[in-house]
Amino acid sequence: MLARTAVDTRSARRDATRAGILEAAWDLARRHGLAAITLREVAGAVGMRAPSLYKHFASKNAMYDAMYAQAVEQLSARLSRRRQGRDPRATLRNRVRAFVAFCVEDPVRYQLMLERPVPGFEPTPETYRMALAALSGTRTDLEATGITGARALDLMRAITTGIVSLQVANDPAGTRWTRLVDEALDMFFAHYERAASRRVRR
Amino acid sequence: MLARTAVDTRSARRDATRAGILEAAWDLARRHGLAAITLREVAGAVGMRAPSLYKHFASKNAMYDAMYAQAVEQLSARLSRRRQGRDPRATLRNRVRAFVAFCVEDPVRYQLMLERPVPGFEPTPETYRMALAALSGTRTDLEATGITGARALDLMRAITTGIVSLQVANDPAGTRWTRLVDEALDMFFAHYERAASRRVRR
DNA sequence: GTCTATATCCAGATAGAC
DNA sequence: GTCTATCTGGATATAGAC
Repeated sequence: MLARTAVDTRSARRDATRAGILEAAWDLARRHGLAAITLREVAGAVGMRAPSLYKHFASKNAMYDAMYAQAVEQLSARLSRRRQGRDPRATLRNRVRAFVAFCVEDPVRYQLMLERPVPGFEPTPETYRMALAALSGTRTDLEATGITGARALDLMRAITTGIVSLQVANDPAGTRWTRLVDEALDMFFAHYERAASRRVRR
Repeated sequence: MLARTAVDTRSARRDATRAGILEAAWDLARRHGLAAITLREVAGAVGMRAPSLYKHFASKNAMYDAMYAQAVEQLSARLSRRRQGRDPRATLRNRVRAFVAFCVEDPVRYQLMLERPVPGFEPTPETYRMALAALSGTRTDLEATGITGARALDLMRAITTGIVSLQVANDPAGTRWTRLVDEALDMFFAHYERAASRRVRR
């Protein structure tokens, strides 16, 4: 029992160190850009030297991959916590709002997860699969509104992506584009209502 | 007269060298990414050594700025050549189609102009002003359709940007998102028709 | 598991001969 | 206006002492 406790303590310490390193990496990435962080800086920020990081991450890219996994996990948690609305449209609205808010509140995290901001880095297949799984619920929520088909999903993704990327790029501290989310969804729903009523009339 | 001709020839040669350097830089950027090009590679591609480039560009960033200026000039030329349609909506449609096609046909050029793909590089204020001017015609074309206001323009930009960025990132050789342009514009126009008819009814 | 020292590599930029 | 040689700096990563 005593031995078991000692082991747990050691491994908890290790995990804490690892978490501290990642936190420092995120902090530097937010200040200087994802591609600009160096192992020296990251190590310095947690009171270590660069070579010591190799006891915690096999390489710099392994560190990026761990950051990527954190981002995916946070997104996944956020989206699964999204409120059910009083009808399927409201539920979808909540999901889109949650996604947009998540992206905008930490642009660097958004970039790491959904753009390719670090030359030479790609997430490992497992972490990438986690990301796809986190996003797959959107299709379900969309289909629950009665809107089906790949085109509709692609169009909705385009609207969402456009809002997020313009917001992050041109007005990171404001709401110039994010405040358009509800209007954009109204527009989107109305478009498919018209399509449906055209089909009925025929 | 003879002296004048000699000078012209020399300066034409210089311009040709400069153009060749930029062409090589674009080529390498398309193959390895904008941020990954090095002066040694660029020089090698035109049969020179790296230091010689400094006779043509004051720095690496100056070279990026020249590339940026070329991209803006090409976009400007393309958009000013866009067809007038039979009505303002058709004209706007043509502009959006032209813009999307321009972005997709050379993703690297699009990235340099509208994203921030090179850490540490920003266009000089003059070149950036050129870019804004090239894009300003969109507002005019939109207002000609009777749709006014900053929100409408922002929403249209979001749709366009979303289509382009998803297309470039996820299906660079295909048309998965670009083929949605017309449907997206139908949706957009219908949205503002409804808004207008609501106003009339009141 | 942290350190110092170092290997290895490659970048942008400059000096000065021709 | 091109070259060779070099400066200066910084990166990831490894070796081995403690």
